[in-house]
Amino acid sequence: MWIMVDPRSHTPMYQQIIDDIKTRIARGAMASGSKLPSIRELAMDITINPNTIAKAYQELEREGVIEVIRGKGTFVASSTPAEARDSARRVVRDMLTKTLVEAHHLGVEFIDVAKELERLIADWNQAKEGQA
Amino acid sequence: MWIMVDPRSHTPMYQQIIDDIKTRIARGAMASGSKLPSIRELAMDITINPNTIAKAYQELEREGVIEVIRGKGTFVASSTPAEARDSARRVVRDMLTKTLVEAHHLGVEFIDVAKELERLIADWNQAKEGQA
Amino acid sequence: MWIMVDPRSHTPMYQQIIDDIKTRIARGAMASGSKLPSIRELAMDITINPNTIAKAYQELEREGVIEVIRGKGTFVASSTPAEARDSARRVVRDMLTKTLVEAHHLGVEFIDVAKELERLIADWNQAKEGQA
Amino acid sequence: MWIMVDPRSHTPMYQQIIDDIKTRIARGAMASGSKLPSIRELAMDITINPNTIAKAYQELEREGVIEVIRGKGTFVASSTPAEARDSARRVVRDMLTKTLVEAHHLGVEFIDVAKELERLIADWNQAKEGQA
DNA sequence: GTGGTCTAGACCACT
DNA sequence: GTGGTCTAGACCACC
Repeated sequence: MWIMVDPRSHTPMYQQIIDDIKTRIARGAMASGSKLPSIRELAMDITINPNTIAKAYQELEREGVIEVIRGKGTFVASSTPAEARDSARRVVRDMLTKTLVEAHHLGVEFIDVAKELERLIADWNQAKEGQA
Repeated sequence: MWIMVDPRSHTPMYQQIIDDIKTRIARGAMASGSKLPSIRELAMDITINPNTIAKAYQELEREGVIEVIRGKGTFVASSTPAEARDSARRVVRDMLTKTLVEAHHLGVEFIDVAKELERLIADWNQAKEGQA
Repeated sequence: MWIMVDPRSHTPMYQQIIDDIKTRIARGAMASGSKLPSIRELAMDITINPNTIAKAYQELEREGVIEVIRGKGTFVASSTPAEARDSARRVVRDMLTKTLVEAHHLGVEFIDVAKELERLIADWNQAKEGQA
Repeated sequence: MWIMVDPRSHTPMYQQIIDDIKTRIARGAMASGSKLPSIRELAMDITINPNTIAKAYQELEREGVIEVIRGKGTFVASSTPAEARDSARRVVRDMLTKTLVEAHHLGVEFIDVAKELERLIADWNQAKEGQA
C-alpha cells in the first residue's frame, strides 16, 4: 500500500494513516472484507515505526472501520457500526459549520461553498461508477 | 463574554477560544470594530490563565481576524478577504472532502450532507438578518 | 503637519512619529533650523495623546536630530551630532546585514538587493535636486 | 550552540534567538535538513527558560525557516522561496529605505552605504565558498 | 488601563 | 527522547 505520510505535518502520523485508510474505503478503493497489509509489512513500506501503524489500526478498530481477526489479519469492516448512527448527523453538521466559519474569514461566499460541495459529490460518484 | 472551554478536550483551550471567536464574528454576533474583552477580563470570566487567552488573541491577530491597538485593547478587524483568494478555495475544498469522508463512514448519504449544508446557510443568513 | 500614524501597527506610535520626522529631514523636506509644530498643535492635527508626541520629541532631541529652545519652540538641528560619528558605520552595517539575512530567507538574490539600493539612492538624489 | 542573547536589550530574547538562527542559516552555517539543538538542550546552554526557546522555534516554523518533526526534533527547512516573491521585494526595499534614512542622520554618505553593501555581499559569498 | 515578555515548574501527546 | 500546552505570578512598555 502506498500511503503517503508527511512527518512535517502537524497532524500526527498515526492520524494521517487513519485518515488515508478511511478515505480509501469511503472512495470505494477498498471494499468490505478486503484485507489490509499487516502492521510490519506497512511499516516497512513507508519506513515508519510499527508502533505508529499499530496505533492507527487500533483506533480504526475502535471506530469499527476495520476488524482484526487473530491469526488471519485485519480486514475492512462490513458496514457502519450501529451506535454511531445517532451522533452521525451532529458530527457532519459540526464539520460543515466549521467549514462555513472558515469560509467567511477567508472571504469565500457561502453559495460557492455549496457549489463546491455539489461538484465534489458529483466527482466522487463518477469515480465510484468507474470502479464498478 | 460567555465562551465555553472544555479543558479535557483534545483540542487545546487556546484553539477552542480561537474557534469560538471566529465563529461569533462569522455569525455576525460581533461586528467589525467592536471591542473584545480584555485579556485579564476574559481570563477572569472563564477562570483560565491570562497567558492562554493572550496566545489565542495573538493567533487571531496573526490571522488578521482581530486588531490590537496598544494600550487601548483588541478589536474585530474590518473583514480582510486578503489577497489569498486562491488558497482560500483549496482550504474550503479540503474541509468539505474530509466532511464527505466522515459522512460516508457514519452512513450519512451525500445528498443529506448537501441538504444539511443548505439548511445551515439558510439559518445563518436568517440569523444575520435578525441582527440587522 | 500631515504625519500618518497607524495605531494598529506593532511599532509604537511615538516611534512612528520619530521615523516619520527623521525621514522628512533626511529627504530634505525639512531644512536645518526650520520649526517643527508644537506638541499641542501636532497632537490636535493627528488626534493623538500629547504625551505620545512629547515622548517622540524627547527622543529626537536625545538623538540630536532636533533642538528645543525654551519659549521659542523646537527646530531641526543643524547637523549630525559629533559623538555618533564613531558608531555610524556599525549601525549601517548591521542594518544592511539584517537586510541580507531577510533577503536570503525570502529568496531574493543579493545582486538584486544591491541593484535595488542603487535605484533607491538614484531616486532620492533626484528628488532632492527637484527641491533645490 | 553558542547563541548570545542580551536580556537587557529592548528586542525580546525570543526575537534575538530568531534573528540569530535566521542569520546562521542565511550565512550557510546551518545547511538544509540539519538538526537544531532541542529546546531543552538549548535552554540549558544559554541558561534561558525553555518556553522562550519554544516561542522562538514556533515563530521560525511559522515563517517556514525550520520544520518540526514530532518526537524527532526540529530541522532547518529546505529553502522555501515561497510564492510570495512580490511582497519579498517590498520588504527588502523598505529595509533599505530605513537604512538610508538612518545613514543620512548619522552622516554616512549614500555612496559609502552602497560600497558597504557590496563589501558585505563579497564577504558573505566568500565565507560560503569556504564552507563548501 | 492595555497587551507583551519571561520564569518556574507541571503534565501530556507523539515517535 | 521530542515538542506542545497550561498555570501562577512577575515585570515592562505603551497610551
